[in-house]
Amino acid sequence: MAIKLFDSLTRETRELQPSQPDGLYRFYNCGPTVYAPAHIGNFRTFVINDVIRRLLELDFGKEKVKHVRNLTDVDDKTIKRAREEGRSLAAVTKQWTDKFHADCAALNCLPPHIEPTATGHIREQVDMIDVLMRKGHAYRAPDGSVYFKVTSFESYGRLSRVKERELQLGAALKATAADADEKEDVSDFALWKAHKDEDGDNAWDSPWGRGRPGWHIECSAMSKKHLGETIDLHTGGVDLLFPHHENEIAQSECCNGRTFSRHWYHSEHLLVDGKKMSKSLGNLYTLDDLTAKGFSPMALRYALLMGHPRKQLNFTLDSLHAAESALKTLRSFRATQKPTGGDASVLEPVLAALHDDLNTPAAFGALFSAIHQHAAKVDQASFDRILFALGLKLDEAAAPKAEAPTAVAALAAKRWAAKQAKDFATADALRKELAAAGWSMLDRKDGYSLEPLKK
RNA sequence: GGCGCGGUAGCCAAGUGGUAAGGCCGAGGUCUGCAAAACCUCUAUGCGCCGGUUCAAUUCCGGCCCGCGCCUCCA
Repeated sequence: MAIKLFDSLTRETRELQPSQPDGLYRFYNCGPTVYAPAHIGNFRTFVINDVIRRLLELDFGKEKVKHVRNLTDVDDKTIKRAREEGRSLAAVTKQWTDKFHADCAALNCLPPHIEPTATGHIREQVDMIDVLMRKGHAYRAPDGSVYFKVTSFESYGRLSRVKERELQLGAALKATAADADEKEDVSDFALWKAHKDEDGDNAWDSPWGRGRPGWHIECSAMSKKHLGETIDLHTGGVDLLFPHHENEIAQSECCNGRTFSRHWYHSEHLLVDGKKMSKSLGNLYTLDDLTAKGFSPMALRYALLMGHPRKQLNFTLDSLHAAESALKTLRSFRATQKPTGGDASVLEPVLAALHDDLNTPAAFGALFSAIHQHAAKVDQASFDRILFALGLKLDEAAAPKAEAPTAVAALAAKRWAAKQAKDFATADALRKELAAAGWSMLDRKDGYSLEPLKK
């Protein structure tokens, strides 16, 4: 089955195919800036990309996919954070890289094959800027910064269809851009940023003086190093469309003289309470915020996949409740299925939906239809294949069971004794007492357990 | 101002020129003393509003209203 994905550049839904003789599929996914915990909006993008990775593995073979996702570990934000905390840049980025990895693991995202860092690829970036300088696509400003000359690349604006707009916005931009005075044109962007006092020790030598790389160049340099000059798929959130990806195309194609990426895919934003998340609105959640409320990471993953990846998804705590319940249904369904010997075709529509431009909500629809209408034909092996594609783990939720207070435990013991003695009137009365105390008693044949009452 | 996206049941959310997937919640039921769990059934004559095209529109076209995103660091 061919994987079809919308291509932001051609605005068509196109098939994914490896382009080179080695049959390797080259996949680059723009990663996070590691200066704080990633929020659930970031994770929507990473979870969606994880499903792409999984589909590629399923279709092309595990060894035929090379997935690269970078870590931006030097930029204004990381440097600022380090300065505020009086720590080294490396200490700050290490802390948040570790946290990012832990969160990704909790969300069952497959680790990329290579996770390059900007600071680990200064040489490659400098080399690339050097080529751009020599080819006349870049210039050194009086302060020692190097800028990419946007007018030197005629296709600039093709991805974001932004060309005309630039002129109109020129005046406004000029007034706000910090480096407006240094640039020849407001649309030009930094390849190399000359060292400033607030950068501290975070500077490297270059032919143009000490400084640090601009943000966009890292992806161009790192994808070239690890995947080659032309890659098969480049992805990220919509906000990266402009200027980040537009700039990457300009740099890479001017430097290498060939197509940078054959396919572009952008996932839409997660909204919280109908708005884009932001600290100022106070609607920004991290994974930890949600687990602290008792939700499982898997429920978040499920909730993030409930909407079509190319449509804004409005996240609410209610959607997390729905996700937990749906997961529970899938979990108990799987437990009752035979290991093998079913009819795998029953679940084909699920994979078909995923292959059709990553239609995750339709995939869930097909999944539930299948297990309700053809339950007897589904076996665990084919079911697990679907779970793999979606990246769902159905292990029992690891939420630690709350310990009942001794008074409650005593009531429960009393009720169990009454029940054993078939004194149901007393048993029922005690159940009510337990409920009043906020606890629910779950009977089994051979014993019982206590759970805090759900609100 | 420019570019783009969306408005489908209480909530979330697919989808199609021929009469609305699925999840959650809710209701009823089966099964267990009760409860819980599990399973089964039910839940939009309707798809923002107004026109148009058509034998037929939620689906195409036009207008309008509302919401959101990008254009500046941003997944």
